[in-house]
Amino acid sequence: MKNFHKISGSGRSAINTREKINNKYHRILEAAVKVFAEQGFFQSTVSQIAREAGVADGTIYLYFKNKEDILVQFFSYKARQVFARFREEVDGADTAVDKLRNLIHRHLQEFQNDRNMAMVYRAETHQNSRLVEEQIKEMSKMYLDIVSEIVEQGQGEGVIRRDLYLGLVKRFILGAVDEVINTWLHAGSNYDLVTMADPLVDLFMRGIGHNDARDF
Amino acid sequence: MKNFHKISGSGRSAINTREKINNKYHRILEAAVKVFAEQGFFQSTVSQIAREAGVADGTIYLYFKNKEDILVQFFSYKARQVFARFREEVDGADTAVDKLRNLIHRHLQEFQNDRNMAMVYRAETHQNSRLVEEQIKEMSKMYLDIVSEIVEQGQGEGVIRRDLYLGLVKRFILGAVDEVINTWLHAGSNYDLVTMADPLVDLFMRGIGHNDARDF
Amino acid sequence: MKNFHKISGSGRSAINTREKINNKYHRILEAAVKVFAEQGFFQSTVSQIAREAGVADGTIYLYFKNKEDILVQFFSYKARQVFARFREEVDGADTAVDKLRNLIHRHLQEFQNDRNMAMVYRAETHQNSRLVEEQIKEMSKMYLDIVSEIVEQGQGEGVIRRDLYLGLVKRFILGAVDEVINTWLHAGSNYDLVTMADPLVDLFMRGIGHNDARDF
Amino acid sequence: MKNFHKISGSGRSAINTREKINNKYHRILEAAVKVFAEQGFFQSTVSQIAREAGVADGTIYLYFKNKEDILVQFFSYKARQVFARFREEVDGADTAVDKLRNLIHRHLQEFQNDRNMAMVYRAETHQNSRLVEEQIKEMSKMYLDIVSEIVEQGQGEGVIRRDLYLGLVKRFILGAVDEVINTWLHAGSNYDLVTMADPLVDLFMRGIGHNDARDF
DNA sequence: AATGAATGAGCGTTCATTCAT
DNA sequence: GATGAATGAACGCTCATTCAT
Repeated sequence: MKNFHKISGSGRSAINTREKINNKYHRILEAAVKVFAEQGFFQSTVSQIAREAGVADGTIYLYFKNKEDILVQFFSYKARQVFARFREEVDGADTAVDKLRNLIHRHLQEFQNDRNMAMVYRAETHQNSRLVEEQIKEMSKMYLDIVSEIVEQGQGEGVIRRDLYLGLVKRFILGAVDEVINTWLHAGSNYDLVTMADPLVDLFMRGIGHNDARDF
Repeated sequence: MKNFHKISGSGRSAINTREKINNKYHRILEAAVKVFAEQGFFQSTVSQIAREAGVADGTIYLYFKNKEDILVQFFSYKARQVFARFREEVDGADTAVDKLRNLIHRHLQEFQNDRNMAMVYRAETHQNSRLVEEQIKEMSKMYLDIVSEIVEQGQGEGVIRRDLYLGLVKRFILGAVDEVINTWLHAGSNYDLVTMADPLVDLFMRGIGHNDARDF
Repeated sequence: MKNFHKISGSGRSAINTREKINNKYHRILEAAVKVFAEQGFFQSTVSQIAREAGVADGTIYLYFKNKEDILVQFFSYKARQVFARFREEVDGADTAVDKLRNLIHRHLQEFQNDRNMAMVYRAETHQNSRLVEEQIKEMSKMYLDIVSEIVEQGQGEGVIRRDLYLGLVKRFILGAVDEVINTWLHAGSNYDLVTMADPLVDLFMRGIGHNDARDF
Repeated sequence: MKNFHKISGSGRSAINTREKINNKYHRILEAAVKVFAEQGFFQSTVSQIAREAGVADGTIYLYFKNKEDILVQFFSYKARQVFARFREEVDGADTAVDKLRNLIHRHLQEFQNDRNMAMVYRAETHQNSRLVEEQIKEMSKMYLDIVSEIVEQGQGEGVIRRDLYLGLVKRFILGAVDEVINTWLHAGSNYDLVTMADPLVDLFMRGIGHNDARDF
């Protein structure tokens, strides 16, 4: 398998070649993600992907081992990239609350920017028989670890309660964000998802209860 | 398609017949849900379901119009039943907080009791091309409406903040619960899910922030 | 995999069922052998076999695991049967020469009776990458062992030379017979193959040299 | 199709060009025969041949019309060459028996020297649907004619019986030699094939029967 | 001449569905 | 009602061949 993402050579023709290859590789990947987003992995056919990408069926197999490999590549390359950016975003803030806000903001932003990715990601993470078990576990862990760090930092800063079960808090946050995205996807993605970031952080921090009535 | 749940006749033999039929109907339904839970809808074959149910392949088609119809029946009968119980549970409490606690408790309880249902429900609600669009919308609405009612009651009682975007709060709660279940499913379901109910309600009400530091 | 050759049941309907199954199994097998004989294994398509057998493509897979399995079944059932008969034939004679004559006679007879089998057998035993390595080895050994026995008996009887390399003699005989069949197959099978038996035995026993000039 | 074996031009560069071309032509041919020998014609891919020859897939089509043409060229060039040498060998002896001995010796020698050729030859001559019908017929005839000549000469010399069916004798000899080669190929070619020549000739001339007991 | 990416026809195989028994 | 053998449409994938570079 060729690594299409290495930067190799510097002459004009080398660049052209690499770009052309990248183009086709990415064209197929994007086409596949679009088709998967619309119909789900199992109901998508290789022919549909080829048609969407504007290539012949056989061409798919020059870039991908098989149909499943497209999904694998998507997760190990595209989606992973997105998740990597989350960390940058978090590192660009100082306080725990700012970090959390940045994380969620960026999360919503990225998923809004690439709706197809969002749909495929959502479907695949909730599949019963996961085709990309490993990658998803990894990405999920990456996300949850970031949240853990933030929470722990916040506890050090004194802005986050210490009487929390961290394992639950992580899911509490990820789940809420995912569901907000899920709703947006199902609503037809016709509103600005990112505006949900601040209200969400507010809910995470303060909950829905009244200040004065803290004895549930 | 016959409706096997109408009560028809009243003589002994009629009852026997109906029960035998129901037996087979339910056996197939349970078998299907088990198979779907293990492999996902598209990777499950009708033969596998038949084998699991102990009937011939053709028998499936006496009770279900086609493979997809099994899923439809599952949602319109089995899962719907579960969701109907949520309301009872909520109605059995007085205060908003008790209602919320009951709801979540029951939610976790039901999904813990029927892991296969939980898996199929989860997968289907996150599928890109939903085979059971309508039912899921309906059930989702049912759930979200209950939460809305609770929140509004809580606001009336003065225990829940009034400065909330209700649409977001509903997703915030549903999403967190779903993710907790999701985690449980993936962890192999080897711990008691229901114990998560109280900590979850606590998080919903108070958030993760410190009382004293309410200025994020 | 069902064993279609067990004798099971004795009621009329049981026999009918078994026969019908046998019919279809054998119809496919015969059709396949015919198609393989005409075009070779790799150039034959499953669709052609199905058409020749008068069944749907999918029906093939009710009786055979895959295309290759048809060949395997052919060898492990049909061809093996033929070779088993060789032994009976040999056992039905007393002297070594009679045994050899019977063997070759029967060999030519069987292959003449089933030209398709003859062609598939010939092609498969000379394939570079054998799909049925084991069976062929077994059948070949069976044949060569019979020849060995005959030769050894003949040596005991004093009618066969003792200064022979047995390993070579076996091939010498098998090869000559095979080539005679090969010629017959290529000539269009338009003459009586069996008449070659006696002249062949004569050649095996006396060679082509003159009695008087035994000093080559 | 160009004939690469014509001598064209006489300048230095023309020779170089021709040799380079010949080089590549032969490299591909040898590579193909090797691959065919290992996997059989239909299971070999053009890509495998190209890789084995160290050229690009497309290059094959500069020297051969298509995949089948490689086989045709192999027979019309390579194998034919071998068979042509048989005649020389036979012409180099005087008596019929010497001629036969030389023929068989050379036959075994050539096939031992080029095992790949031996395998492809064997497979192709026993294929049901012959891709190289004509060439094989021709080569086979060439061989059988030589044998015929030898036998007839031997009859003239009085060392070979006159009461023989020549058509059968030719197959008798060719078949035995082929089978000896066949055995050697399957045994892994780990012994000296040529040592079989003399024992074979002995068997052809004297048969396996006892001198004294010539009344079978 | 040489390359190898691209093509698309063609094949083996699966499986939802039907229907004769 | 119950069966399961039979069907054939549909799909993933391969690979001989072409052609722009």
